[in-house]
Amino acid sequence: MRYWLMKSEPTEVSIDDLASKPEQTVAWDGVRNYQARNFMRHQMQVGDQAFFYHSSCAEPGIVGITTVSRLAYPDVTQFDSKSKYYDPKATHENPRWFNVEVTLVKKTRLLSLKELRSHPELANMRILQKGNRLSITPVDPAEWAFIMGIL
DNA sequence: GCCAACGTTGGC
DNA sequence: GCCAACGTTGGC
Repeated sequence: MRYWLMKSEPTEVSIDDLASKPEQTVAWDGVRNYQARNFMRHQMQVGDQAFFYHSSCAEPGIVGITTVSRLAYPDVTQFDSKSKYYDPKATHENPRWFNVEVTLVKKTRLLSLKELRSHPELANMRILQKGNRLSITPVDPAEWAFIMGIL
């Protein structure tokens, strides 16, 4: 089992949006970065756990825990010409983009980016590296355990 | 709104 | 296959 951190802009899907969805489950669609896609497509397994992270907002940070509840399958938004995630180069025979589904495990307190940065144990987290932009990153088991300990 | 970092695109 | 231009991310 692996651990992950998945960013979402709360104006798109917030932790409360997830909590209010049927089955508290959301398709992680709209990812248009190959590295992030490959994590979902090739590495994520049902049962993996992920921190839910609010980005591009007033208080960026971890706000919840989710679990992967469905393996990657072709992202339907790539075929929808009305979607902002539409990709004219994608076909049903050759889909470009994939997504998993995640289910809420629990909301947590806000563990802010500032607080994450304050812990030397977390200094190597991808999310804290300068210039990091990846919306899905693996989390080291030791880092996961440390964060669980302070949540 | 600014801007650094980084990914993608497309001409050559 | 190089690389300049451009677009996006995301914290501040």
